[in-house]
Amino acid sequence: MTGRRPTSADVAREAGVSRATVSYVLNDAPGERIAQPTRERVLAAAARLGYAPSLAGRTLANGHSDIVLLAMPDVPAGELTSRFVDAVTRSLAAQGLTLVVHFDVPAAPRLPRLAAMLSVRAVLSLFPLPDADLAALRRVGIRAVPAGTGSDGLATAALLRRQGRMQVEHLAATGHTRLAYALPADPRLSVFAGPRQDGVRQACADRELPAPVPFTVPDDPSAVTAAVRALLADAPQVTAICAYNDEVALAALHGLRELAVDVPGRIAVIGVDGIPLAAYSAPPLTTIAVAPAAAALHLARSAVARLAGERATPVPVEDVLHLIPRATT
Amino acid sequence: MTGRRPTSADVAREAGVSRATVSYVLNDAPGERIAQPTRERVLAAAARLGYAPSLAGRTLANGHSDIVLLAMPDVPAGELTSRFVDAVTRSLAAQGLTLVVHFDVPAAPRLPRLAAMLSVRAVLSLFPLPDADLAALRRVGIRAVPAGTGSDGLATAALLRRQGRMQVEHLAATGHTRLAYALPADPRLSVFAGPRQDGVRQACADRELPAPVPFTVPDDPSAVTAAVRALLADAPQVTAICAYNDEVALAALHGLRELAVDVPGRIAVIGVDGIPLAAYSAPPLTTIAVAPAAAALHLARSAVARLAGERATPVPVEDVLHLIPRATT
DNA sequence: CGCGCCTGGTTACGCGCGTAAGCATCACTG
DNA sequence: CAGTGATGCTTACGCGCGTAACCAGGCGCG
Repeated sequence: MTGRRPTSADVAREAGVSRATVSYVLNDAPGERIAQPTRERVLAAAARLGYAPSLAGRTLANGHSDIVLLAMPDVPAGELTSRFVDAVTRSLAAQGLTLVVHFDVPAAPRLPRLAAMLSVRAVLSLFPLPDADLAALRRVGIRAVPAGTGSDGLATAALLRRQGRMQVEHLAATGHTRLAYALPADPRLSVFAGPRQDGVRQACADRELPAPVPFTVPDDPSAVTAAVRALLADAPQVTAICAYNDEVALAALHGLRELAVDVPGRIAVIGVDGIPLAAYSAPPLTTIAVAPAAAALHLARSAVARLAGERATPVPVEDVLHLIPRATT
Repeated sequence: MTGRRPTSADVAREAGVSRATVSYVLNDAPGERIAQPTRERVLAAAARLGYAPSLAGRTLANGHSDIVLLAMPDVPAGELTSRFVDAVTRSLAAQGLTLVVHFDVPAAPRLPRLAAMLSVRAVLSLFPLPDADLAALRRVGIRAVPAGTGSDGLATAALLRRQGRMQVEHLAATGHTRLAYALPADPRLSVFAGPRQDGVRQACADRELPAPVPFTVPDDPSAVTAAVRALLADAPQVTAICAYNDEVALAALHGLRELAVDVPGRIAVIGVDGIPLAAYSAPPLTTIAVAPAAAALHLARSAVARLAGERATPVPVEDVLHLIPRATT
């Protein structure tokens, strides 16, 4: 009994109508011309057979699928990334769109090729796309929605810079003037780390504070303490550490604890992201929390608006970012 | 100049051959019957036009896509989950298969329907599927590869129980006899927490130790300390906590720290998962690390083997699980 | 020389679907 | 009662692709 899956033709036969009628009924055709009794016969037949339309057939006929491609830079997926992707997926699903994430890893097919293969409806990206990719997409008639650029979008780089600024604002308000900036070891994270560090630098410059001292936090736990010790020796005037994100902050915090450095008495620490575990460190970590659902909702709205040819409304920063003061500052 | 995307017909015209020839060349047809010069003309034309085959067309012609659906229970995505999914995706991609994850959230379309719409090649699942779903999939001729069941697969429940057993093994070896089991607050996690807790119970029973005392760790940081205090008051004989996973363990550890309880002197703590941040707690957390890449590789191999009609070889537990002793035990 | 056989292609069809265009039927009007 | 719309459905086509079936030509062989 391992039959094939039912097609709309099966439904048509079952309901005693033509295939076209089935299609009109199931798609709620705008110029509704099907009588109510017929409608019900078709719907009943479809339910009885467990009919589910083939997306392949529909895509071929329509010329495009309902897939939206999210272009992600090649970054190791962290807590926040997955929460964000999850939220975008849900927001788009509410519009009948399916999100597929494309990680720009060297081995993967290039973005325009994948977009063509999937007959995607649109391509979303957090950062401006390379001109070559944009041109390739335009050439095949695919809309690119660069959420990371322009004034109406959730300008990603600006948001990242804002996070850095907020870190400095909080530290400056509590009297710190000599800062260090803790960078992650993985070079692929520089797409995010760069703008955040820029925000910190700019905020320092605005306040006429000396530029923050950069230092890298190694991935290897046993090397972290040595890196922190080196920082304290090289830049003894530093009283606070801005970390790239909470994970880097927690690693640095561990190094400080190993060295029995008083936190926040001797050195204050602040992170970004607001991951759940930041509440459980010793001492609990002060951080700039990101509301991924709010950011994702906006990205999704922006995408839908652009697909409809409208302009999206800017997202208020307060909805997405806020300070969680805890015990490390 | 926003033309349509090139089709194989465009390539055929460009190369001066028929569309069938293009198809044979680009798919490396098994009964190779195309001359080398022609091959090269076709390949050159395809490259020149930037041709990418439409997956919709291919799916329709083949009768199925290259998509494999991974059925996930409705769990909040944690660190390990995303690492695992990532690893499965890569392993399957190496076989030319595309992984799509289906989260069984109440709002989503049901699994068999989605599988039909995508014309999937197979459905993977970490746990045995409901009989109704299995029947529905079989009826439409879709193979289900239940990696979570059977003796040749990566029997998920057995693996989870094994993790619990390993926690007890380590604690018993260091002299602990009265254990508590720390459960997550989110009820959806019970699909994972149940088997792990069972493993702990069984291991205790095997050693004729008293049954572990269960207690729930709240999601709200401010409520954690009270929960831990209640545990210590209600079950003062307990000397060690097995936690559902590292996040729960770190939360419990935070509660113990707040109460100034000596760890591991008065209470030992052990987690599961081996997330990076477990190395940075105070004190650093002992845990049963899971190698998601190894598990994923096996799951992917198992899936591919079953698609080819073979049986998969069992995965050695040592490849997937190992103890990381740190300072909390 | 006629036959079969390999080589290197081509032509023809169908996969499941959306939809434009066609075609009965019937109510209503001048 | 012929003419005119609406109403309710069907027929016909094409989307891009894989592939079975077919066919032209060259070559060895009895």
